[in-house]
Amino acid sequence: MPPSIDQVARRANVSISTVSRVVNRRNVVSEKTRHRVELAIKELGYQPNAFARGLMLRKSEMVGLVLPDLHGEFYSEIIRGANMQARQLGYSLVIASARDTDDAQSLLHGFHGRSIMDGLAIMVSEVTGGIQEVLGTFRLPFVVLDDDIDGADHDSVTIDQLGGARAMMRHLVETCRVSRVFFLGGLETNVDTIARLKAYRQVLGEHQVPFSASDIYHLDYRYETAWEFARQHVSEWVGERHCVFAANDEMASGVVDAAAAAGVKVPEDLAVVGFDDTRVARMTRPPLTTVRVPMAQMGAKAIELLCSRLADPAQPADQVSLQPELIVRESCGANVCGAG
Amino acid sequence: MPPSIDQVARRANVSISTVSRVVNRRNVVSEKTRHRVELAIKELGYQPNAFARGLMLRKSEMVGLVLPDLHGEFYSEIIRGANMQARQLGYSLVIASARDTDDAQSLLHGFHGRSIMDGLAIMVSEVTGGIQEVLGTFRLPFVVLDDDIDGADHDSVTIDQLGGARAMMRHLVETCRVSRVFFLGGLETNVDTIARLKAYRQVLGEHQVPFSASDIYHLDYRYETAWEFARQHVSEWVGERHCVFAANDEMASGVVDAAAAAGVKVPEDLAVVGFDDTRVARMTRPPLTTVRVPMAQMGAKAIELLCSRLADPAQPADQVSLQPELIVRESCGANVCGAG
DNA sequence: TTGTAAGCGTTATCAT
DNA sequence: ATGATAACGCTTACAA
Repeated sequence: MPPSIDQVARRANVSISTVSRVVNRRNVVSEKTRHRVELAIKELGYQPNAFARGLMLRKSEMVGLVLPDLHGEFYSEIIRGANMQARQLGYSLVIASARDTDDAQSLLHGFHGRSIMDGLAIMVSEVTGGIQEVLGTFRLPFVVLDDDIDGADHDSVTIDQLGGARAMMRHLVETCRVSRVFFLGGLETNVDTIARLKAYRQVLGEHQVPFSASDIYHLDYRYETAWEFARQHVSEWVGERHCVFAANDEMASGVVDAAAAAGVKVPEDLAVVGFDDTRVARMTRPPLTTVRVPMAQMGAKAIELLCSRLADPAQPADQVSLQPELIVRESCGANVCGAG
Repeated sequence: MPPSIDQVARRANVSISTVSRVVNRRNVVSEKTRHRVELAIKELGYQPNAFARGLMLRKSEMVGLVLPDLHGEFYSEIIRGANMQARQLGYSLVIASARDTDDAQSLLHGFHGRSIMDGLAIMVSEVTGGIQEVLGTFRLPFVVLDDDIDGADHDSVTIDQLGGARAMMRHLVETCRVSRVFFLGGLETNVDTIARLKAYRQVLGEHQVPFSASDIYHLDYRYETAWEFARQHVSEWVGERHCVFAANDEMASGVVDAAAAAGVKVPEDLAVVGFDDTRVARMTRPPLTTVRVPMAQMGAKAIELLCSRLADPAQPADQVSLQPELIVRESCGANVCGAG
């Protein structure tokens, strides 16, 4: 049984209020008694009971991060950013993620119920509807990540997917002066793929670069799938200033490796670009030109917003959009084409 | 202000003890009053205050996971496994990781101090000494991950690094019948590199395969470094039944890519194998033969041990060793050599 | 079966 | 500057 405040008080010959004052550095305590109390604290190894403290203060200095999944670099980077920011602000981070068996709703509900957290950062992107209602019943302050809910009046942090994809497409068209671009997306229902494809259509349209429905493919974001697919199609793709725009780095890497295996040189015979700037982008030869999605920053920003709301619950909802960054490496041939 | 137990009591015309009994399903409550209480609970949306509860029960149903870093697949997989197991057992997971500025000691100390957690799972592998003392002062139950502290009597879960590396080396020698193996390690001080190098020496010695100090290199576990290094040395490495044993998949992948760039065929001209079985092992062409380190399982096992100790604090310390698994793919040439 | 009341370890308000 | 004492919301003997 750890020592409690009144054991400290007894040992230092003071009242518990004085001990509390010393611990919390509130009010004034005379130099002499403070020393006595601090000595007693050290001798006993006293640490305030967090439950009792929370009961009085109604806060735990803990925030929760709810994610749909924990697989892969994307989520791990969000966690990393969130953790850093939380620590910086004096909070601890509690992770929650659905298991195979249970849906996001019950996860959220359960997590919210225990409610020892001061607030929640919730990622809803992959989640099937019904979230709005659950969020409506929330008593805890929360911020939403990667939100695509319009008109909601809660804090949120999103990433400008369209802007990032447009930056890439414009680089391809304006700097690399590509004559034809093949789009390699994830599933057609994926929100990110939709945004990236939209940019593809927009920018090619704006620059009168012709493309047809048969230039657009939908795979599943996986390296292996892209590799196999590229093995079969890479010979059709080869051409003067031709380029493959893959919707993520894994697929882009698969295409590059398949091209190499087929004797197709990247970027000379075929340019290839990716998206996300995950670790694999730098582990592909040639290194991938891609778009850096600030994942860690998104996690950090979410926690920052949340904690700032905890500090001032009345402030108006803050919707932050994070800007991706075009990363030009070698796979697009920008250096080779010499146009930039 | 959320409703408290006595608001429920008032509304249901019972005492607070009865409400408590209904909530905790302890003792017996008559069917009639139970219904009344449950109705009141639903109407008010009552949820027991976790702090008050913890104050009485002295537990929060939360466990902490302390990691030296959050970068990369290794830690993210540990978190994933730990999270899954924690949820399974009805616990929430709190993450803690040092930031650049602070050392593991202060991290542990701070994290332990807040002590709203019921117990801690602590990874100490990368940590500079002094941990033993800190651990000695712990009041919370804890389990240590990837422990190399001998004779300690706390719960721990480790990975049989030596066994895994020996399995790989034996595969190379016995199945692939290599005539020479180059070792590409991380820093000389890294505990994993040390274990893997030990296996290298042991197995080659046991099978009278000659090797010299100049066959052993120490890099830094990074793809880029290995790629650049291999670019300079790959021509020296080529040879009948020669093989590069890299201490992790990233470096192995770098070697493979550099070999390809130099026109050296893997595995025909030079076999290459890795370690860890991270995502990159399957994203290298040819896919890497490697050793799967059960990272998620380690996280899960740690939480399992911890919770089992929480349930029965008196049980003897449990030291679990997890077995890595040899994964034979194509980069070792086992299929080509036809010896297995 | 249900109610009363005594803690649990804090912080906060008020006297002194 | 310090000390009583009343919350905070809950669980749990013990009593009825």
